[in-house]
Amino acid sequence: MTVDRPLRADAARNRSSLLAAASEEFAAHGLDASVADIARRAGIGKGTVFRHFPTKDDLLAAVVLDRVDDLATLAHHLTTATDPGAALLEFMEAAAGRQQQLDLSFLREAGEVNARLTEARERLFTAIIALVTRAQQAGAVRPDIEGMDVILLMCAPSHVVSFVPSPPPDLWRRYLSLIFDGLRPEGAHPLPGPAVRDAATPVPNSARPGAK
Amino acid sequence: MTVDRPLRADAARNRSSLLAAASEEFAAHGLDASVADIARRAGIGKGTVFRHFPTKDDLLAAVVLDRVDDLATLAHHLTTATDPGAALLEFMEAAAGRQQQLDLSFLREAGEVNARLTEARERLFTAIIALVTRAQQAGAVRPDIEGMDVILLMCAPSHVVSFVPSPPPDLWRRYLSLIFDGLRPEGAHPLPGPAVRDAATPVPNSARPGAK
DNA sequence: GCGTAAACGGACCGCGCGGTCAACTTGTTA
DNA sequence: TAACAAGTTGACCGCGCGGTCCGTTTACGC
Repeated sequence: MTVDRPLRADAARNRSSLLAAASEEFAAHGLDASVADIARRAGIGKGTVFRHFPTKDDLLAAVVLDRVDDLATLAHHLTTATDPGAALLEFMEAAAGRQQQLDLSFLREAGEVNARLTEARERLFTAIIALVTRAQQAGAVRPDIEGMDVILLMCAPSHVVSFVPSPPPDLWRRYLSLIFDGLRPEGAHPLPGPAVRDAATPVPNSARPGAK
Repeated sequence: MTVDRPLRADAARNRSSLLAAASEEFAAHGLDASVADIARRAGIGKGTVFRHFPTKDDLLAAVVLDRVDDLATLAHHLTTATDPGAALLEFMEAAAGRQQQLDLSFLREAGEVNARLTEARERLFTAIIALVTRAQQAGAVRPDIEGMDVILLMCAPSHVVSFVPSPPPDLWRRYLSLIFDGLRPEGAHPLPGPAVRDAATPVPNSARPGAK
């Protein structure tokens, strides 16, 4: 393991503007944002990008790590909220809202390149499962769902909204409300089939359908 | 307008196997399935592909047209079903199930290249709106949603499922049930903000965020 | 059968991508 | 301030893509 000496001042500056640019560019153009565009937006040369991150995937992983870490922290805090139902809703709102269009596909794509990322993902997932369990115990959420269902559903609102031309910035809230109503116990109808067993480990690159 | 003389026998055969291959390849690899792969799967040369469809987008549009047309016909038939609530659910099942992973993004991508496609889309959308209205009048669906909501939500199940490694082939039914429960009147909570006004016209290519 | 237009196919083109490299600049430190 | 390691950069590489082109093959009307 390499000891990480402190970065030179300009390098640190470049690195952070690179991460910001990458975040925006990925959000705007999805996974096929080009490294050249990211570099241009960051105001640095393309070679510099690859000095900081050996691979485009590593850059993506760093961006995703920020988001996942942030969400995991929030989720963890919310596990001690007084109203478990409201806490789960608040978490889902945060997930849908802030990672607008930086959805699970990025987590899947970033894959296993980064050990810190998989650790953050695990923290996020266990916190979500705790949120769901507490919400169920409080009777705010139907008993026949599991944490993984919420994990899978939480980015559906922003995905759904991505189909409409110039969506009002809050449109995702509409679909989150609709989906959350489906999670409530009141109108629940029996679900067909079992829940998904273990989606905690994202697909390894080699086994994905569209693997390169 | 060119008069369409009948195709030569081999050409017709090639065209249909090309369409089949394209459908499978798009389903497997998404929008960036390569024309070369499609040609190989169809057992024809790459040049032949471009003889039948001047552009990759035109090929995509032809594939999407098939699906949309099929769905539109089904939706139209279901508008006369005896149980409007069950009819809407059946339609959403068909949409989620058969166009597994050939979702609205394809419709968006195929854009306006094909007049027949936009006509089929319009037929589909109006039929869906009718299904929703009938289901609401029957009290099977909450009154504060609109046809466009269903249009946007109907492909969410298969998208959500696409995140899990080797999903059981019926897993999408679980999420469709969940979402449909959210559409029922029983547990409905007020929705924030208005519905989306006019998403009937997909984004023109020039205005899309990830436009090429 | 035969002539011909229609259909075919694969070599080929230009492009933009992710990634490399060696010459150059700059922050740091003694 | 001098010297050097750390950092930067843009030209460059190989690749695979969508799309073209033209010599060849093939189905079909007579």
